[in-house]
Amino acid sequence: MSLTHIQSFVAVAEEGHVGRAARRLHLTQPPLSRHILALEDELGTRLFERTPRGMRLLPAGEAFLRHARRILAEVDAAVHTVRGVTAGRQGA
Amino acid sequence: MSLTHIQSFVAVAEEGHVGRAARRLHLTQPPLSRHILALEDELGTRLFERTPRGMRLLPAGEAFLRHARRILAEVDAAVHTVRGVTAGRQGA
DNA sequence: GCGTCCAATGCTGTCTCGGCATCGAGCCCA
DNA sequence: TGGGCTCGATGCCGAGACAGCATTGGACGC
Repeated sequence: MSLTHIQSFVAVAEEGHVGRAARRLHLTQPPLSRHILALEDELGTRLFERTPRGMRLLPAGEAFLRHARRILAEVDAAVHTVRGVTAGRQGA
Repeated sequence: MSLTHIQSFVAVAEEGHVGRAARRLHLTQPPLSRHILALEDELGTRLFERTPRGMRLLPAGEAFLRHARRILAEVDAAVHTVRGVTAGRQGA
């Protein structure tokens, strides 16, 4: 599990297409597809339903999405907090 | 920035020694040291003060530590939630 | 001053990972 | 019903990342 995988997951969840998410992340479709497969493998569950039109979130995927967004937001907050402290303010 | 780096940071912060943290993470000292340096480089600030006895957290490091723990906890929660959903319950 | 303990760094082999090309499945339309 | 289109999945390969070994450099204690 890596932050990259989590970012990929969120992008695919929001776009509903691997290819489109890939473009958004400045990546190509194959690695994106593998990120999702790796995540599903690690979690032991399918997160998406593969349809002929793209990817649709399964319940497990929806649950994971909520956490994924929180993780990415927390990472973002961490960076900003440290930058804030460095700039001279205590922003914890 | 990766979850591995964050885990390394937390371990070093808690142990106060790179070498000891390395043992705890089943790693050797050099990569651990590089994780911290990479993190500091990415954040643009020193997170630790290097003393002859080991590593002591600087204010920026303490601030980052709080976020780091939350990130790791959230990742853990995500895994457990998905496993819970998969097991048949909605545990979001 | 010498030995010890710490983190940092040079180097190398391996393994990961992204991209290209291609495949396989499912749908639409003629 | 068959050809083309649109998906995601997979085989393969080359570049880059990364861990470990060996060593360095600095600070303290005796």
